[in-house]
Amino acid sequence: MDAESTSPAPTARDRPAVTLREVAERARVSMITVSRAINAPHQVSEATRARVQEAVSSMGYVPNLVAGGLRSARSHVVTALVPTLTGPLFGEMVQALTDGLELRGFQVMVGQVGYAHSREDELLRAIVGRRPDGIVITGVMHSPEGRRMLTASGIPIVETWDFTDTPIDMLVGLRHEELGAAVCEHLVAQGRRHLALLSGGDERAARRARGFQAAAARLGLREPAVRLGKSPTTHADGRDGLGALLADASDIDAVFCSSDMLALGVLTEARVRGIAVPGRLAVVGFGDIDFAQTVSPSLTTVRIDGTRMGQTAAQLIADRANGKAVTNPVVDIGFSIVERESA
Amino acid sequence: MDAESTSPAPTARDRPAVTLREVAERARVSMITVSRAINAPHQVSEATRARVQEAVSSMGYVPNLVAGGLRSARSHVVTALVPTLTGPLFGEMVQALTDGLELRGFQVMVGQVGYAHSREDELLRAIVGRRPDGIVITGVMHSPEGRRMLTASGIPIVETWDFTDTPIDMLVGLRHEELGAAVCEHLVAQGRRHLALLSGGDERAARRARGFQAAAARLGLREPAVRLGKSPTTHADGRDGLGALLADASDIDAVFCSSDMLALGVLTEARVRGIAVPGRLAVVGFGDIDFAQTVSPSLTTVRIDGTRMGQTAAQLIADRANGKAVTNPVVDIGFSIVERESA
DNA sequence: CTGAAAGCGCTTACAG
DNA sequence: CTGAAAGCGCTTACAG
Repeated sequence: MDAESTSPAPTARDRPAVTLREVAERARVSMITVSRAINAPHQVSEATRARVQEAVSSMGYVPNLVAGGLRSARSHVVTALVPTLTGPLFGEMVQALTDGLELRGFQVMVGQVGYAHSREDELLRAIVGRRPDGIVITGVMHSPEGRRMLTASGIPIVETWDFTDTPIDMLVGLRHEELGAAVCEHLVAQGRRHLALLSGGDERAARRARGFQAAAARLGLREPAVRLGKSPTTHADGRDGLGALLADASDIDAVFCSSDMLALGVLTEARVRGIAVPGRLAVVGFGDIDFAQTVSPSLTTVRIDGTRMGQTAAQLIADRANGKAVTNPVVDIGFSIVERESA
Repeated sequence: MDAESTSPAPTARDRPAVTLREVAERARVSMITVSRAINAPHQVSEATRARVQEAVSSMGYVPNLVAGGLRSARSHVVTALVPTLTGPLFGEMVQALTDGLELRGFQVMVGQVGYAHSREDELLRAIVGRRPDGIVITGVMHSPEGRRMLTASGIPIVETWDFTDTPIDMLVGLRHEELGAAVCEHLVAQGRRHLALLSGGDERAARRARGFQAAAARLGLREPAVRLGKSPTTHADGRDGLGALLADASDIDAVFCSSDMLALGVLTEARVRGIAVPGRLAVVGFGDIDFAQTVSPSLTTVRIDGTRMGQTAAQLIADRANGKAVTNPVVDIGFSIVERESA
C-alpha cells in the first residue's frame, strides 16, 4: 500500500485550471472564437476550429460550466431529491429521468433528503441557490416555507410519486388512497374478510393505509389489524410484524404490506411458522421489485411505472425549461395490481 | 385533476430572481454588507444585521451560490459517482458520505454512471466542468483520458470500493481478490470440495471470482463450476444460475454468489428443488444487505463497511479541500465474512 | 463596522 | 467568419 504517495504540501489546486483566455492566446484567436469552436463549431471556419482543437487538447482545457451557466442563466443541471438511495423503489424513476434528460442536454444530480423532513428547507435553499434548470421532488411539498421558496424561484418543478390538487408547478404521481382501496377490494373479492395492514412510516404509506382502512369500513368488514413501523422498511420488520399481527388477531387471512421487502419478511415468517400462503394467509406487497416475481410463492404486489414517471418528468422539465407550452402539467400515472401466487 | 393550472405562456423564469444588489438597496447598505450579514453575521452590527434580515426575508432572497462559488473558487459541492442507484450496495456509503460532508459544510450530489463505461469520459467532463470541491468515484478509474482529466483538474479525488497501487489521488477500498480467496478458504475449511461460482459482470465481481478460482487451484481443488452473468444481478439470475450450475455439475456442494440478491435466488431455487442448505449445498453471498440476516436459512455473506468507507472518504475530501495535510491517503478497509446458517 | 473597486470565467449582444 | 466590450451575481482584497 503506497501510503506515502501524498504530495508534501497538499493544496486544493496546485495550479489553477486552464482558462478560455489561455486557450485563446495559444490558438491566437479571441476568447469568443474559442467559445464558439467548442459550443457552435459550425459557426467557425475549419482552419480556426482545428487550431482551437489543438490548443484545447494539448492544454487539457475543460470549460468551466459554472461560469458559462452564470452568464447564460442556464445550468443544464436538473436536481432530483429522493428520500433515500438505499431502497430500490426510486432507482427506476431516477434512471429514466436521467436517460430522458441526458438526451435533451441536461445532467441529473441526485440529492438525498431522508424520510425525516427536518433539514428539508435547508437543503432546498442549497439546491435553489445553485439555480438548476429544474427540480424533481419525491412526494408533494408541504412546508409552506419550502413551497414559497420553490414558487418564488421560478425554476420548473415536478412533484412525483404522490398526488395533490394544488401542485407547486407540475406533477407526475398517483393517488395512494385509491391504491389502498383497490388492494382491499382485491382481497375481499378473493374471499378474505380478516384483513391486516403492515406499514412503514412514510407519508405515502400512510395514505395507502388510510385508503385500505376506509375501503374495509365501506365494505362492512371488521376493522383491519394494524401494525405501523418506520421507513425505510426491512425484511426483519416484515418477520416481526407478522408475529405481532398474529399475536393481536390470530385469525387474520390477508396482509397488505407497504413494501415488497416487508412482504418478503412476511413470507419468510409464514413459512417458518408453517402458515400456508396463500392458503391460510394472502400477502400483498408494494413496489414490484426484482424478487417479487421469482420468490416462492411469487408475490402479488402493486406496480408503479417508475420508468414512465421518470420519462414524463423529464419531458415536462425539458419543455418548460425550453420555454415550450406545457399543456398537461399534472399527470396521474396510476398503478396496477400484479396478481401472482401470494394473493 | 387540475390540468389547466399551467400559465398561459410558460417561461423558465417569469421574473428574474432577487439579487444581492436589490436586497442591498432595500436595506440601504452596500452589497458586501449584505453578503457579510448572511455569511459572517458577527462581522456586522446588530442593527444592520436586522435590517438586512428583514429585507432578505421580505424579498425571498436566496443567494446565488453559483456566482459566489465562481468568485471564491469553492463550490461546497462534492460529487459522488455510482454505477447504479438501483442496488442497495452503494446507498450505505453515500449516506455516510453525505452525513460526513454535510457536517463540514459540503453538499453531496450523486451522478449515475451505469456499469457500462461508454459515456464515462463525457460524464466526467460535465462533472469536472462544474468544479466541485471533491469527487468520489466508485471503483478505480482506468480510462487514460479520464485519469488525465481528473489529475489535471486538481480536484481532490477519492476512489472507492476497489484497490490499486496507483490511485489518481486518494483511495478507500478493498482487495476483491483477497476477498474471493478468503471465501474459498472458508468453504474448504467447512469440508466443501466441489465449488461453484455465480457472478455478475462488473469488474469487482470479476476480481472476486479470480481470487476465488486462484485459491481453489492453490488448494488443489477441482476447477470451480462457473456461471457468469451481468450486473446488476437479480433474484431471477440466482434461480436460473443455480439451475445452470447443477446442469453442468450436479455434485457441487458450495456456491459463492457475487451479490446477496443472487444468493437469495439460489436459496429459493434450492428450496424449490428440495436441496438442503447448508446440508447438501453451502451458499455465500456478498453485501450483507437487509434480508441476509433474517431470511431462512440466514445467509452467510461478506460485509463491506460502507459507513466507514463513506466516513473515511468524507474526511479525506474535507481535509484536502481545506488544505490540511492528508497523512494516509490510501486506506484498505478490508471485509469480513459474516458466518450464518447457509455456510 | 462598513464600503468602492476589481475580478472569478465565461456568454450575450452588437458590430463589422 | 471574427472580435471588443459589457455583464452574469457574487466575494476578495484593500482601505478607512
